[in-house]
This record gives sequence, C-alpha cells and structure tokens, in this order.
Amino acid sequence: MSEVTFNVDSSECIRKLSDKFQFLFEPGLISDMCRTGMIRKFKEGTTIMDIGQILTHMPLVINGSLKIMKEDKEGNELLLYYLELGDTCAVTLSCCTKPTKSTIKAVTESDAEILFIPVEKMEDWMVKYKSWRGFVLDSYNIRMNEMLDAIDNLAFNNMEERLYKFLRDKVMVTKDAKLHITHFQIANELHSSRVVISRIMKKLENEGLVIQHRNYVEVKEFM
DNA sequence: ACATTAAGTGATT
DNA sequence: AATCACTTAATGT
Repeated sequence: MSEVTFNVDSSECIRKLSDKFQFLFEPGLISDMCRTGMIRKFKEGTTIMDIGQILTHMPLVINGSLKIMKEDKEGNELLLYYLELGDTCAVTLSCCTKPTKSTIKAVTESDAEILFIPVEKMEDWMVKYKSWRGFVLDSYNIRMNEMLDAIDNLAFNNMEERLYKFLRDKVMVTKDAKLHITHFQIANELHSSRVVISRIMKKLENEGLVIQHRNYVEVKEFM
C-alpha cells in the first residue's frame, strides 16, 4: 500500500510529460499541467479511488495501468475497463463542473504513475487549449464506446466468451502471458463463482487456449 | 506429518 | 450458470 508523492517542480515534470504527450498537448498546456497537477506513483494493487469518495482530481495515466470497476454492497466486483498510457477516466470527465462522489473504484493493475489534475482546471482548459478540448471529447467518445461494448459483452455473451475475453484483455494490459490470478479471483471480477470458472477453464485448456498451473494461467498466443 | 489453500467433479436446482 | 458437498493436489510449516 505504499505510495510515493513527489511534488512537481518544473523541469522534471515537463520533461516527463513532453516525453509522453508532446504530440497530444501544446507546450503551454503541459507546463500548466505541471503547475497545477501532481504526479504520484502507486504500487500494484493499490486502490486509488473508491466508491463514495469525492472527486477532486481527474487522473491521467502516465505509466502502468488501472482497472476501473463497480462494486455491489456485498463487495462483489465487476470489471468495467482498463486505463493505460494517456487514458483518463470518463466517469471523472462527466462530473467536472461540481464536486461529485465517485460511483466506481479504481485499482492499479500494475505499478503506475498518475498525474492528478484538479477538476476546476478542466473547464478553464477547455476554452484555453484546443488540444485539451479535443482530448477530452475524444476520451469521452472512446470510453462511451467501450462501455457499450462492455454492456454488450455482459448481456449477450456466454461465460466462456466472457472469460476468454477477460484473459486476453488482461494479457494485453499486463503485457505478460502468465497471469498470476486464481480461479476464485477471476470469479469475483466476472461476478461468477469459483466452480463455474474452474469448469470453463478446464474447457479452455482442452481447446488449447490456455495452460493452467497452480496460482497462475498461461494464455496461449491469440493474435 | 499435518494444515491450508487451489482446483476438479458429480449431483441438484 | 449457480450452489453444495466432497475429492484431489500442491504448498507451506
């Protein structure tokens, strides 16, 4: 649960952001980001935003990845989507005008570095920087489409397809074909039960799509 | 050797 | 597809 905060003083931050975003944002915007935002580093598995928490900053992923999920009152989780380099959270975008409580939970999927921007800046920058305006609109669009996909997947796909898609997405985002996860954990993320996952995993294994080990699964090539 | 935890299986709803 | 009850297998002490 350890986390390092280092305050953004000029050059270090500007260098870092320019490196990643120079083709996306103009220099003025990047230095504005460094002035008002802060970069924080998180270890894998850290909850950086929880349900009910007030949204004061919007996250922009610089390194690593985040998973965004919903949770019901029993603590069951449901994965919504992943955030990677240059991604921001649509839920935060939608409520930038006034302080709002988060309806989702964000957990780091790998070690991650995130730039937090105060929500008040959102509107200022929308008029001040054309690139920001475009970025926000694009992000919103992309995320909206991803959400529709997620709903589609949930409503119309059977468990086998859902599970295999889940595994593939996870390999993509962690860039590792070996997933260190148990059947029980998968069941929680997909809102299913351990037994069901075990059965489907067996099936996927027989189809040659995965190789199972204790405490981890190896996903075979799928490109 | 024993306990703990992950994964496999048949039967039932 | 979910749940129960039980088995088997791997791992840590």
